[in-house]
Amino acid sequence: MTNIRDIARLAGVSVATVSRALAKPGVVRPATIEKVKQAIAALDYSPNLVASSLRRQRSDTIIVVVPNIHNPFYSGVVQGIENIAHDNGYKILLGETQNNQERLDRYTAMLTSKGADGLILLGSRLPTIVQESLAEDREPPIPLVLACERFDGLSSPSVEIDNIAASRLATEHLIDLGHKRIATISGPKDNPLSGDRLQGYRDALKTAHIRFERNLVVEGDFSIRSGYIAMTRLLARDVRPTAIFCANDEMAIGAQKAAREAGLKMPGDLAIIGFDDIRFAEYAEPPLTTIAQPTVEIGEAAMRLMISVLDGTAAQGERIVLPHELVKRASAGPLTASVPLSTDNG
Amino acid sequence: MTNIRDIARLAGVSVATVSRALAKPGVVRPATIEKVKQAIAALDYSPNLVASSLRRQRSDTIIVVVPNIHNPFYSGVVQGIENIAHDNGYKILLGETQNNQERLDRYTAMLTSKGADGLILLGSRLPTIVQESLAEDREPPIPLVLACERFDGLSSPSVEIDNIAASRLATEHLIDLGHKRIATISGPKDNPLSGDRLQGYRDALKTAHIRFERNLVVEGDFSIRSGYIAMTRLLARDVRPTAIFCANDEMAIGAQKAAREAGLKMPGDLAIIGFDDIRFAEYAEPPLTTIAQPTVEIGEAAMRLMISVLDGTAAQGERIVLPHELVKRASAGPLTASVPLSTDNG
DNA sequence: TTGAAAGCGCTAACAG
DNA sequence: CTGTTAGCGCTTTCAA
Repeated sequence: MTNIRDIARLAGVSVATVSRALAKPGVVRPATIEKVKQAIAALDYSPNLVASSLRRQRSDTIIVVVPNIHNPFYSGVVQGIENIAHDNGYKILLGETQNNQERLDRYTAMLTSKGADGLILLGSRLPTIVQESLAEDREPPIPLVLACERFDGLSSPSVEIDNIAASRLATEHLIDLGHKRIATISGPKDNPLSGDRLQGYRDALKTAHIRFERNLVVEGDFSIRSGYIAMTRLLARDVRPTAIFCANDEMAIGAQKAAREAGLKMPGDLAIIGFDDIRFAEYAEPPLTTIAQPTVEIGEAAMRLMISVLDGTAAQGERIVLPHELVKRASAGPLTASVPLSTDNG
Repeated sequence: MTNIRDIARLAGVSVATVSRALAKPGVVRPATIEKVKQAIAALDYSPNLVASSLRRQRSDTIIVVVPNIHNPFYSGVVQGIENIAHDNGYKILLGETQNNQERLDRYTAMLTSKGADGLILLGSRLPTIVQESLAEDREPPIPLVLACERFDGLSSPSVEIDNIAASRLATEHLIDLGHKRIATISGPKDNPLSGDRLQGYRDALKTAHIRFERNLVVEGDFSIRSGYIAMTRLLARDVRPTAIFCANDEMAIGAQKAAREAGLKMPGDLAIIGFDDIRFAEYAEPPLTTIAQPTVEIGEAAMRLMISVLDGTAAQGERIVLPHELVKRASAGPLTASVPLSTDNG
């Protein structure tokens, strides 16, 4: 390992000067910098960032935790985070939790052990350490930013869309198309996001004076498979729904498969609408109408927020809400049923 | 920041004892460990891993680099890597390159700067620093394991499937179903993996005495969209193919959409086969026949390989080949065309 | 503009 | 089984 002393010796300067030449070139004589550069090139030196972190007590590294790296929705958000991080000299490291608390805590531990300066959470549980601080009514002990997620009672800075309004918009779209019997495949009910999306659905029904029916709500877990299963159950109802609002695109894609297998034509017999606008949505059969979130912008805003948290310039509980958009494709259309609605009396 | 000295003081022992109590409990008297534990709990101490890394000259951290975190195929591999890493006291950190050399090099830099001990590359370019060492015929300067990828001339340990054999199997399946006019949507031609998959396709044709036709090969970039575009081009041929082997599932899903839009029935008019068995494959319309790779096992093997590299026990250029499997679903069936093959003369 | 030196928090000899 | 002590490689006063 060639280190800063080797460079200093070869360049004929002190280690302090080498350090300065690298970190604050403005304060070192150009000729000296040149000597240092040559020594670095000659010895193929690269600074030990671990030592630097220890000394400076910061790593310029941010941990980003996502539940599933394969969820197409998170890609854009991570992209946005990286954009801003890179422009500001931060490195970003990704952790995947699989909705597993232990894994989440393992990544969070990198903060308490100083391997990282901050944590950006994308839709996931809260780290145990944050939950505890919450229970004791203290501020989270680590710099934390929430993206696309919210936790009741936690006032960390966050960036998100208005999930209630977006779900209301989606459901209203179905109502506008003439549907009255509208079901929803929701997310897990312990998830605040799911709660918001269900709320938007209920709000839209209420405004349209359509009665909310408990048995038109089927809970999924955001996976394709759970959408398929939920749809199968909905189709077994005495009177099946004519439209479905799914709390994410993956469940919608699973639901579409179940509908196809049941011989239903979409959108004629059944309108389906998703949420997220993942890349597969456009290629679904039929192409999926959905709510698009500005993923890259969400990521960019989250990282900017993190920087201001680290600077100490973030406002307490700052909350950024970005706009959503209804993307109309073929999966949701007016009701023109070719198949009877009722299972038993045809 | 409470540190190891604070603990030592409160527990009434030396810092060395605290360190040992944490790292090698077997060598410390139980009663002493108990005192240390209490002090740690009382002061809410967590060890500074940066200091530990600096002192030990290892971080017990492995960087895993993937081209796109949203590619569903990588999820299982990362999962497998994490399984083994965790069992062996390693942390894993994910980097996404977007096929961008600069980003790849940025993650690789964490190795030269000692932030990580090793690098597992999932299908991507090679870091510049590795390319250089290759050009100068030296060993890569960093512990490196390749998963699901290969680079001509590089003898780093790797784990993969036999892509040539798997592609041959896929193509033979189409031939067995009676197809003679078989096209392929390949990956980018500068990608060795694409080359292997194209080779397997050609091998199968050759064995079956079917002439290879250049214009039945269309190059994609592994994205859904490129599959859609490639299929559109294939359907514009004077005589369209009756079967397509796609070098990955995403392109196959794009191709399916183009086929549906052209009014082709699958599998009657057109058989399609993919590669990877991503989670969406089963939900495609029609469900996609494809080659499944043992993703989790690939990841596990890769991490085991990394551990042996770090131990110095890995054999030079060790290469693990895991079995693949043909998953038959509805998208590939015998030819029973309802639509004329030829565009111009019906 | 540069150098000397202290020390970030931890671990691993070494000695007892 | 435990304590003393010397650094790991770097940055940052402080002084010149």
